[in-house]
Formats: sequence, structure tokens, C-alpha cells
Amino acid sequence: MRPVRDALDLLGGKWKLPIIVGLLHGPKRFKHLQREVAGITAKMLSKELKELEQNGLLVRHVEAEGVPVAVTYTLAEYGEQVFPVIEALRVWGQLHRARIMQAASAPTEAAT
Amino acid sequence: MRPVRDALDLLGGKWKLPIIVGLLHGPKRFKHLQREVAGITAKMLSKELKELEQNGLLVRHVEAEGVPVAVTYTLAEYGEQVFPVIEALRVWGQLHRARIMQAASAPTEAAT
DNA sequence: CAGAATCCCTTGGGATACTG
DNA sequence: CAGTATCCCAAGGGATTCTG
Repeated sequence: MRPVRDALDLLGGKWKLPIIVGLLHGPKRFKHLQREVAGITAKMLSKELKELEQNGLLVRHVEAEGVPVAVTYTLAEYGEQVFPVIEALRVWGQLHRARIMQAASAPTEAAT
Repeated sequence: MRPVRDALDLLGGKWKLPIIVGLLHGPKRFKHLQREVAGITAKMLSKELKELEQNGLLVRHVEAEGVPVAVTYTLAEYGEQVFPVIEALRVWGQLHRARIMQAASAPTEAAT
């Protein structure tokens, strides 16, 4: 149980996992990432990225110092390791969706 | 991504997963479960159990109507399916612990 | 025992405006 | 573009007390 709590401490909350998902397919810029993670505000994204970076899950890289500065975020190896967690969630989430659909289309006993 | 969000909606938060872990090894009474899930208050446990039951993850069963009434909570098959998620979290959590330990005992480059 | 009720504080997080 | 700063509300969650 303890390891599970540890993981939950680092990956818990509304945004951590979705952000990691957004970075699974390669580095992304701040703005791009914000578009990827539907609904997140700049404030939250900034805050969460900071935490994920501090825990070594991802790496922040300043690409260009120009006036419109360019920064990219890349998943660290350590961050990529959470992939199985995401996969497990995805599988269960699909199971859930199927379950809901079925319940809606087959009110065999309950309703009436 | 959508399925992941769905799963997060049902399993997210501080207590849902720990409660499910507590029920993995068989049915438990309210009080027993509260002891199992370190730190949870009766209020939270009650609230979370209600939500988990409504989503079909577990089943509430009144064993005895006596004065000291007895109620047990059992993981439904649907709830057992989240086991892979918990396992993935546990594995990652252990990886994390190992990483922290190593960082603390081997300040090779960084420190000094 | 199993939980509901009340009170209250803390945190998450959205909106908007501003800066390097 | 990549954030930061401020304001502010709603939800999360703890402590305590009460009841069937």
C-alpha cells in the first residue's frame, strides 16, 4: 500500500497524468501542451509543470532566448515509466464506457 | 486520452484507490476498513463508499440488523478490474522509492 | 457499530490582466 | 511565446457531536 500512496502523491490531482499523456509522443512547447491538455489554464499548467520537473518526471529546456522565447518540455525516462499506469487507466476507462453504454441500451430489468 | 479522463473521474481523489486496495483481499466492515485506510475520517469514508457504490465498484451489504448493526463492503467484479491500475501504481511507487534512496546515498556529481 | 450532521479551515483551480 | 500576479469561489477534507 505504501508505494501506491507514494505514487498517488506524485501523480495525483486533476492534471498530472493528462499532462504526462500529452508529452508521451515527444517534446512540446507550453502553448502546444496547453492546447493538448483540454481545459487547463496557464496558471495550472505552469504550476504542475514545475512540480513534475522538481520530481524529475520531465525536463524543461529553453530552446531560444529570442523575444518570443521558446521553451520545450520533455518527458524524462523516469516520467516515461508511468506509461503502464496510463495504459491501465485507459483500459479500465474503456471498460467503463462500454459498461455505461450497455446499461443505457439494455434496461432489461430495472426500468419500466 | 478520453478513457483516461473517465477513469480519473471515477478513481481520482485522495481516497478512492486506497479504499479499493483495502477491499482487494475480501469484504470488510466499515470500522475495519477505516483502520485499513490510514488517516481517513468516517465522514470521508462514508462519502467515498457511497460514490463507489453508485458507480458499481463495490456492493454494500447489511449483514445483521441488530442494535450494533453490521454492514460489509465487497468489491464488485467491476471494482476488481482496477487491480492492474493499482499494480502499475505500486510498481512505479517502488521505482520512485528506490530512486529517492539512491539519490540520497549517492551524491556522486551534484553535491559536495 | 455504522453513519449523518454541523462547523470551519485549507486547497484546487478558474478568470483576468500584466510582464520579460 | 511563456509565463506571473491577483482575486475569488467551490470543493475537499478534518474534528467533533449526535443518532438509529
